[in-house]
Amino acid sequence: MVKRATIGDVAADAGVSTATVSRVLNGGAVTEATASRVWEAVARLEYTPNALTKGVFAGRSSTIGVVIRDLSSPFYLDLIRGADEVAAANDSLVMLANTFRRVDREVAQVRTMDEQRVRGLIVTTGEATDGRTRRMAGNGTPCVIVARSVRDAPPGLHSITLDDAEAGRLMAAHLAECGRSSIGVVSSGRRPSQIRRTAGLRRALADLGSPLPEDAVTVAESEEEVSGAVGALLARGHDRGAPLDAIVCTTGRLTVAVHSALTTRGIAIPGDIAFVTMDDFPWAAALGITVVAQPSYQMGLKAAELIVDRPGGPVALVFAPTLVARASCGERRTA
Amino acid sequence: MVKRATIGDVAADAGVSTATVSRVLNGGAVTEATASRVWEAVARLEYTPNALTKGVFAGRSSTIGVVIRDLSSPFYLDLIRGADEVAAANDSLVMLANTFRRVDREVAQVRTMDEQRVRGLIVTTGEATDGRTRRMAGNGTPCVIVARSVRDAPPGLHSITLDDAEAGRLMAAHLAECGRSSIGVVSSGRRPSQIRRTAGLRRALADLGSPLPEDAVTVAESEEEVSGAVGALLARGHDRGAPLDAIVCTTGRLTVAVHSALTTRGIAIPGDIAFVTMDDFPWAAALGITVVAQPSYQMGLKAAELIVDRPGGPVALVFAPTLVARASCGERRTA
DNA sequence: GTGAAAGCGCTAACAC
DNA sequence: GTGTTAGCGCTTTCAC
Repeated sequence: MVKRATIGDVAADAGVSTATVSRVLNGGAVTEATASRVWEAVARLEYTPNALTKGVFAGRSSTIGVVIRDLSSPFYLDLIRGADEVAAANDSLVMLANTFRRVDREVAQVRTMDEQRVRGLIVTTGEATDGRTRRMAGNGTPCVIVARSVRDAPPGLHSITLDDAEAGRLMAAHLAECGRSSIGVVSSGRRPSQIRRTAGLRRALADLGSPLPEDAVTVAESEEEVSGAVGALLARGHDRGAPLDAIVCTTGRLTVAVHSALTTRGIAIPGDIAFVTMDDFPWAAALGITVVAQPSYQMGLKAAELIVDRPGGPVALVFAPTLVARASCGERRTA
Repeated sequence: MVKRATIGDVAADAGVSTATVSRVLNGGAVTEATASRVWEAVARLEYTPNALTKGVFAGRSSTIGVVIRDLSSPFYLDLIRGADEVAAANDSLVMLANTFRRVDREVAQVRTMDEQRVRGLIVTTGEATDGRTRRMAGNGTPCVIVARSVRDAPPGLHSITLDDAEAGRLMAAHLAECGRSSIGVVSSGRRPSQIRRTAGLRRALADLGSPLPEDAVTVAESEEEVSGAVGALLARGHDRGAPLDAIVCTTGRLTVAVHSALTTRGIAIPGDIAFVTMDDFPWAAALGITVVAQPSYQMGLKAAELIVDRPGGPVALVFAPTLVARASCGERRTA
């Protein structure tokens, strides 16, 4: 195994001190002649500086940490791409961890990020890591919480959320325009964002004059539970004497599952039932599925910028969702 | 900004030396009494060890680097998930970079990974980084090249590839079974894996008695070029007096584009034309699209294991593709 | 403009 | 079992 050249080796090869090599590498005051001797030595020895050591000295690494709840969601993929874009523009990298929706891994991974002394951390996870991120912010490591708002945020602890209530309202308004009034909702659980989307939908529907029955919202934690949940929704609508004419899914993660729960039952979209879900995805256009999209790429970009720019106080950014109307809710009837 | 506690602070607080603290933290021989005093100090001071410093001492970090050509491909996502799984099992993390298919970024990112002294590197990129990965392997940083085979690999430089020719053969055989004989191919370019898939397809087709005309293969570098490419294919088949009855796409990246190029022309799948593509994806089942799948998760797992296990020589792993038959090529006619 | 030397936070010999 | 000491590879005063 070939030992790597150190700055000392370069210095020796160029006949200068390590301090001078460091100056050449990081842009200090040096003669052209010395500089070129150093660069030659760098090339000759194939010297690659050790970012770890730099990080020790600086007190932190240059890497941006990202902890993702569920890499399979298209929302998160775009978020990462946004963050990666900013990282690359700053000669930096993204350090990624996927929690697979498990709280124990979430906690361990945020700790590991802290141990790695990341320059800043983007987390899409829940409350379990709240204490740690607060402390990190206090230690000078900016943290950006995505999809969860933060109460009493200290300086350096930022949040980026979607206007979830508005997302619900957008869905309600579109369904009303398309003449749908008996709606069933598939939600993925008790996360605040899910609650807020459902609440926004409920409120808008009530304002529109067709309030949502209590039992018209069902929870499916995993893809496996979706088919049962959809079945229950359908049955309840039937029992109530108001057969469902629309299904709303409040999480992009379950879109495939809800869609196939419908189609495998032979239900036509939008003929029998309208369908609207969260988060745009590559196949949505081909399938004609109407969605409420989050600007996920922009959110990742902004999150990383908060880390790079280090604004003084806590920043709470709320992004607006947009409705992408396609065919899955039928024709709009109003102008 | 609250200064972080160092190992020295912990030592002072517990009334021991830094060496003892280090032993407690990393499992050396210490009295129970001392150990608990140290742990109390750790908790009281909220001490989080600095992985950067550890890495300096060890000569390398514990992080696994992954450089991805194109994060939007489902293949790569699963690959990352596999690598992440192994990393997590080793108290480690994945450091990710996305090249956006740009060679300059590719080179810069591999260098940055080297600077970060990653424990090992998984790269899905092309030849441009070949020199660097060879050197890294020589320096004791195992590198795993995914989707590109490596000539004369030195120890520590591994490769993981798909049996691309077999992927092509699988497609040819399936289309033959479904009675399709006039085939057009959309490929994404000159990458070796693309070449090998097309060659495998061509050979199998010839063996089957329906050789592929030279001009039945077209290249689309980007999604934008796909529609034109498909149009050309269709026209050539027509001119040749053998209208296409099947389209093969040799890259998962262009699946959406090829599919929509077909459907927007009003072409029915499989009624008018059969369609088979690479890489399984969440919507494939719902859309009934037949694919040749790569075991991408397994490939990511194996890649990371090569890094963690550090086998002596160079290892070259070839994975077998599998055909996932759905509706898009019509019914099989043979038994 | 350049070098000597101290030190970032930690680990690993080596004594005791 | 525990402390002392010497580094890991680099940056940064402070002299010259």
